[in-house]
Amino acid sequence: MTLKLTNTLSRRVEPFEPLVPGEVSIYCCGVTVYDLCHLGHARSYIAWDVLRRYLSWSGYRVTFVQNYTDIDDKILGRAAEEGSSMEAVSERNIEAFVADMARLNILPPDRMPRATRSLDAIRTLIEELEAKGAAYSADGDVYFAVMKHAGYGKLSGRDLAEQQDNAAGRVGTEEEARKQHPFDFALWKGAKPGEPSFPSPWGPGRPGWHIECSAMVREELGNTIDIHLGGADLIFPHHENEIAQSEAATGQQLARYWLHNGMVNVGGQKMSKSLGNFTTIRALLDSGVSPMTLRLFTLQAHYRKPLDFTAEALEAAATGWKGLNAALGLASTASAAPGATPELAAARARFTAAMDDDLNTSAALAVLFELAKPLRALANRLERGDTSAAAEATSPSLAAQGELLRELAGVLGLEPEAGDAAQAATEGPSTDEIQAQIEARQAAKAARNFAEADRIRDALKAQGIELIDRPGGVTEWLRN
RNA sequence: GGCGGCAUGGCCAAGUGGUAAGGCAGAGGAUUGCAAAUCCUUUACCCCCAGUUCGAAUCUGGGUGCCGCCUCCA
Repeated sequence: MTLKLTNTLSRRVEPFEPLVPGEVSIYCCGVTVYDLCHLGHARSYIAWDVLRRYLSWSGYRVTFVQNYTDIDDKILGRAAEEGSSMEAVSERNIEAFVADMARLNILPPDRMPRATRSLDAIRTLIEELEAKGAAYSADGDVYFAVMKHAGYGKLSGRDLAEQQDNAAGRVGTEEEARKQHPFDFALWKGAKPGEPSFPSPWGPGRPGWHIECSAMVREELGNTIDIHLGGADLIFPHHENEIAQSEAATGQQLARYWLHNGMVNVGGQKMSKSLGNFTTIRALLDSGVSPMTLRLFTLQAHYRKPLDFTAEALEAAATGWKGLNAALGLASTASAAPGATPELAAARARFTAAMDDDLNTSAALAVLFELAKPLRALANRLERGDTSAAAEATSPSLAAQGELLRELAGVLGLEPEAGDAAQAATEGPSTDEIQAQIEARQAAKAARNFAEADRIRDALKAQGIELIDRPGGVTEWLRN
């Protein structure tokens, strides 16, 4: 069985075949760096990270390019607001982006081009479009003429003739008046007084949003790439325009497969910066939600479907991850085991079949949970000091199961976490104080003064210390 | 108005013709002084109507509800 992916271009699930056997070129639309990233970005980049990991695991050599849009109106607006510069805003947010992605265990792209560093490629592309009659300039701006490009609308299923009437309501601004067709879009924007600008044959200005991606794709990966990624909200106009520009210039297909992820919703509405209903990645992680919990949360749904973000769903993911993590923790200590049993081979096959089916991570996770179940149970028995469990843990078949679990979890980017006990240990009561309290509680219990024993337990809990009574009168504790 | 998508148990979510994966929550049991934690067991006929079929959550037609895009957006 081979990988099948939903191609937005055909609106169908198609078998994936790269242009060059064994190699895959991928371009992923990155972020406009005017602010911190939120959970919508996390969902998107986690999904594509899994695609990338799965392709690599399947034996492909993957080249993954993702851009930074580091010049646009919002960055300029932010810079003006805080009295800094475009560069300062961009640099700060790029740094934050890199850190956030790393925390989520998202592999860094092979190359991360920036619009401001790709100006030669951008200007060249615009000149080519002008030479071919696909672009026209007006008052220092340069626009792409959608009417000149047969096939405009093929990605988003729009028909120019029908759409013109609907767009008519928006005509009226100064810019609209300069356009030959309402759907024409800026390739180059002339600079207004005081704005940062770059020189060009059309006067000082800056590139439009869409052209940078077309230019960077070509510069980094060539005229035709295998896979182009992005959020569903980019289908129109961004990706539609990218196709128009690139294909008008090169005469070749821009991308063979277009993949789009569904939005993250809050209360049934799309999470977005403009609506203000967003939670940033770092705010969520800093609030104590583990990166792997967030990963598990997003991977439990199919990447194309909308994902509703709720506290309850996140909590369910956290509990689910706790169990998976326990199993992975045990698996990492198990010794290597040769050979796979028929059961393990079947589990591997089910995982692969799920992933081949348009990255069905939800079904793939079911395989992980099933593999994890006996390991988790054993891990917990070991933790209790069950001596017979120690012998079982060394069984070759269980070790092999653990190894498979770790391997498959790794394909989803799920890796065991040690927890942040060490970090938390600097807060709250000291180990000695806790130990003294536990002894006081033991004494109370021995005297059958359960009210006092419970009071001590509750008091410690209020300080973030949880007591765990083990068989044999042993009491352990955990910091929360 | 145009284009696209979705509707499965208390919640999240797989499943695209043969009698419903998985996670969370809940229930019962083990354990406990009682709890917590842990372990074991356990819980659905799939939005509505009409068709096709030996057989449909899965196909067709109609309806209802919800979401995204059409302006910056992952």
